[in-house]
Amino acid sequence: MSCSIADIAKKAGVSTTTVSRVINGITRGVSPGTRERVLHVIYEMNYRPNLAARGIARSRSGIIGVIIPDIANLFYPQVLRSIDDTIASRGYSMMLCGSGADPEREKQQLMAMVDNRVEGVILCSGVSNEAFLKEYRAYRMPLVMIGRSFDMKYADGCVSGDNEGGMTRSVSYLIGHGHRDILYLDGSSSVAGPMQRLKGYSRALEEHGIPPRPELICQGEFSIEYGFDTVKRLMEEQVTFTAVAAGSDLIAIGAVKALKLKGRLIPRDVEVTGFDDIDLSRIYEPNISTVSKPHARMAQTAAQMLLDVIEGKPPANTRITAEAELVLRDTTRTHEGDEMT
Amino acid sequence: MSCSIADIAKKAGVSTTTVSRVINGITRGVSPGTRERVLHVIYEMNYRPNLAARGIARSRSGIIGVIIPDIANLFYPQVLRSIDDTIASRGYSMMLCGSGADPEREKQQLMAMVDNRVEGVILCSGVSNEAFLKEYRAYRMPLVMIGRSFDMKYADGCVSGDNEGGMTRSVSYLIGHGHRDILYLDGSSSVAGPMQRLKGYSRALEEHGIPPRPELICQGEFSIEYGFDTVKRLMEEQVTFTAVAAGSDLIAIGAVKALKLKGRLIPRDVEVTGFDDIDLSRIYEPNISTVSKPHARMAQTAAQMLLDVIEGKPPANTRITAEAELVLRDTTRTHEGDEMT
DNA sequence: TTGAAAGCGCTAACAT
DNA sequence: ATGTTAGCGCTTTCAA
Repeated sequence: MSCSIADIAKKAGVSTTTVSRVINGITRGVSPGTRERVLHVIYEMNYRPNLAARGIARSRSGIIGVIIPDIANLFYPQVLRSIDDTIASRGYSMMLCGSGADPEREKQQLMAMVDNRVEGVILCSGVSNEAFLKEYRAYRMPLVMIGRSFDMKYADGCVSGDNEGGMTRSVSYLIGHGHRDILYLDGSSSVAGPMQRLKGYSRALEEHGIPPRPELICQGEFSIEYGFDTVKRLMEEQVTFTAVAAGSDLIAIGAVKALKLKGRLIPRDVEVTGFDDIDLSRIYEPNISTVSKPHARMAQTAAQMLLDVIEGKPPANTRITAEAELVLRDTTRTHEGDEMT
Repeated sequence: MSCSIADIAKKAGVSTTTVSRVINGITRGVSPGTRERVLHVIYEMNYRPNLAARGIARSRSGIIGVIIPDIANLFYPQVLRSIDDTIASRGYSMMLCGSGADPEREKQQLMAMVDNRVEGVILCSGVSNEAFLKEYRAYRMPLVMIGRSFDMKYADGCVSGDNEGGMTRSVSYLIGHGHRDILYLDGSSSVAGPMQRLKGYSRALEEHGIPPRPELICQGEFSIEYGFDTVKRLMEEQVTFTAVAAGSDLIAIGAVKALKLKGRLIPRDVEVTGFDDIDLSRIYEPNISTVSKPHARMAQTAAQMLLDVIEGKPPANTRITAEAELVLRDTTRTHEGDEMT
C-alpha cells in the first residue's frame, strides 16, 4: 500500500532517523545535501507520514475532540470554524462527532474520544446525563463545556452565554411594551439553558410585580414542531397571552407559524422573541427578534481554555459567562425610547 | 496517563496476547476463568484499547473519510447519518471534514485523509479542481463521489441525482403552466450539477419549441444572496420573466425574497422552483416547490459501493444515477391535470 | 552529520 | 489454553 519511512530511508540510502528528521523539519543534524535527496525521494514516492504511528510514538495524538448535539443545526458552523481555527493555530486538529442530541450516543462519542486518545474534548451539548459525566472523569480527559455552566464539577472549564440575563432582558423588553401575559416556551427542563432562562423569565416578571401564570410556562424540546404544537394547543384551549418569549429560535419560529395560522398578526397582535440568533432567524419571514450570544468568541475562549489545561498552563479563568444581547427584528414592535443597537 | 494492554496483562498475571484475545472477544483459546479475571482488571483500571495502535498493528484504520462542502448546510445531515449507519454496520467509523466549499481546503482535507490512513473517502463536494483529483489518484485511495458524475475518471464510483432530468421535469412543469420566459438561476458553471441542470433546462425549452433567451440564464453561487441579488437586479433592468427555475433551494429562497420585495405575488405573478429539497424549503414561507433527490438512499449506496471497493468485492454498478422527483408546494400553482404524488 | 536501538500499544503467526 | 516473538510506522535517546 502506502510506503513507510523505511522505504524512503532505503531508497535514499540513509537511516530512518534521518528521514524522520527531514519530515519534521529538523535542520540541525542533517546536511542540506541529504536533506535534498531525502525530500526528493519522498516526493517521487508520494510519501506521507502516518499520523497514527506518529501519535503512538510520541504518545500524543494532537487531536482535540468536539461533540456537538446536531450537525444539522445551523447554530454550530461558526462555533466549529472558530474552534478549528484556534486549535489549528496551536498545532492541533479536530475530531468531530454529532451526538444527535441523544445522551446514549453522546456517551459513545465521549468514549470514542478516549479510544482515539484525543488530548481533550470540547462538549457543546445540552444532553448528556450527569451520572455518566461523573464516571467519565475517571478517564482524566481534559474537558471544557460550552453552554452548560452548572456542570462545572465535571469539567475543567466552562464558557456559557448569559442565559438568565438574556431572557430577563428580552422579557423586560416585552413588559416594557405593556405585555403582562407572556408565554415562556423552552426546551427540556432538565437542561442547563432552559433552567437558567426560566430563572431570567421569572426574575423579569418579579421585578415588574407581575405574578407568574403557571400555564404560561412550557418546557418541551428545541424544535419548530414543539413551538408550533404548543402555541396551537394553548390557543385552542383559550389560554390567553399577548407575547411569547422562546428559549430557542426554532421554537420561536414554530410559535410564529402557529400564530399566523390562527390569524394573528405579528408583531401587531403578538410579539415574539427567540434565543440564539441562528442563521435561520434572519432567513425566515418575519425575521425573528432574538437574544444573541457571541458564539464564535465563546468557542474560541473554550478552545483556548482547553489547550491551556492540556498544556499545563495556568487556567486563568475557568468559568466564563458571555453577555447576551437583544437583537430586534420583525417579530417585535419598535417604539421610541427603545434602546437600539 | 491511560493504561495499556501490558498493564492489564501484568496485573492479571497473563500475557498481552491473552488480554488482546479478551479485548477482541476471541473466546477460542482463553478459558472462561482467565477471561473473567482479565475483564475484571480491565474494568477496574478503566482500560480502553488504543485505536491508533490497533490500526497500525492491523495495518488498517477502520476509518472512512467523508468530505462535505459545508457543515452549515442543512442539506447534509441526512447524508451523514446515512453514511454513518451504513459504514458502522460494516464495522467502520467515520472521519468528517467540511471543505467550506474551498478547493484549497478540500485539497488539504483530502491529504489529511491519507495522512490518517482512512481506508477510503466519500467526497460530497462540488468544488475540488480536477487537476488535483487526478494527482490524488497517485495515493491509490478508494474514492467514491456523491453528486459529481462527470468526475468518474478520478473516482472508483459515483452516485448522483438526475440533475438534468430533474431540471427538465421542473421546467416542463412550468411551461405546462403557460410560461415561456423562465429564469434559470444556478450555482457555478464550472461544477457538475449546474452543467447538467442547464442541459435539462435547455432540453425542456427545446422540446417545447421555445427559443432560449441568454439573459435568462444566470450562474453564480449557491446562496440566498445570489438568488436575491440577481432577481432584484434583473427586475430593475426590466428583464422580463414569469417563472424562475433555480438550481438550489437557497437560490430559490433568495429569488422569492426579491420577488416579494418588488411586490410580486407568489405563485400568482411568478412561479418558482428550487432544487434539492433541503429542510429549509419546508420551513420558509412560502414553502418552496422543489426537485427532490433521495439523498439518504444515495448516500447509503455510495457508502456500500466504497466499502465494496475497499473489501475487494465486485463493484457491481459503479455509476449510479438516482431519479429526481418534483415536489409541489407553495411557490407553484396547482392546476387540474397536474400530476400530484 | 549520521545511525543503532529501544520503545509507543497493539496484533498475529507460531510455538508450547 | 496460553505465551513468545516479531512486527506495524514512527520518534527519540544515545553513541559514534
